[in-house]
Amino acid sequence: MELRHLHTFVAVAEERSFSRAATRLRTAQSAVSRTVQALERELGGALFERSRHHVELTKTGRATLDTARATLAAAEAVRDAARRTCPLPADECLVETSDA
Amino acid sequence: MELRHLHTFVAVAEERSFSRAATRLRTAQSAVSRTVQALERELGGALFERSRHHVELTKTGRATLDTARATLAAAEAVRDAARRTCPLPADECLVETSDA
DNA sequence: AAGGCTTACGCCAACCGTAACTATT
DNA sequence: AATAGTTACGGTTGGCGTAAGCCTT
Repeated sequence: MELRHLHTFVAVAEERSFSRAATRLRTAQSAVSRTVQALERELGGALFERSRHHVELTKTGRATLDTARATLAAAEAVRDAARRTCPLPADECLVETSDA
Repeated sequence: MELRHLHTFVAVAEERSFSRAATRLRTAQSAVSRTVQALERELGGALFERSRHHVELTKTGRATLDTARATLAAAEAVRDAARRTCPLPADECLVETSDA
C-alpha cells in the first residue's frame, strides 16, 4: 500500500466516477482503474461496486474511506512539520539543519 | 512521498544507523541511503546528521519523526478497517462485498 | 585498516498512456 | 450508439542489489 493508492481511492470515492477522478488527478482512466484494483487486491476486498447503476462504495469502501483520508492528512502533516522546521527553498537545509 | 520512504526513515531514526536499518528492513544499505536522500530532497531539509560522531536526527528529523510514525499507524488503520469489514482470505470479498 | 554511508551500474519490476474491448443505459 | 470501466501492449521510469569509492574512527 502506498499513498498514491489512497489518493486515487479517495478521488474516486469523492467523484463517484473513475473518469472524473482521472481528470482531477490529471492522469488516464486506465491508470485509476488499475490503481484501485491493486489496492483492492492488497486489502482483500472490493472498494467499489461498479455494476448496477453507477460507481458506489462497498461496505469495505465506506469503512476504509475515513482512515484513508486520515492517512493522507497525516502525510501532509509530515510535510508541514518539515517545512516548519526548515522553511528554506532547499540547499542550506539540505546540507545541514543540525540541532539546537 | 510514499509510505515506503517513511518506513525507512523511521527505521533509521530508531536504529540510529543506516546499516542496522537495512538489516531490519531486509534490504541493502544503499537502498536505505537512497530512500532517505529522496525523502530529504522532497521535504527540502536534511533528516539526519551523518558526519560528526554517528548518525543522529537533525532538528527537522526530530520534528518529522512523530508525524511519520502517525502516518504509518494511520496506514495500518486502513488495513485494519478493511480487514474488519472483509475478514475473508480473498475472493468472495473481491467479487462483491456490497452494501447493507 | 575497518566499518559505514554514498555513488555507479546494470537489471528487473511497476506505472503510465494509447488503444482496443466490453458492458451498461 | 454512446458513455464508462477494463484489459492489452509498448515504452519509460524508478527501485534494488552488487560493487567500488570515500570518509571517519
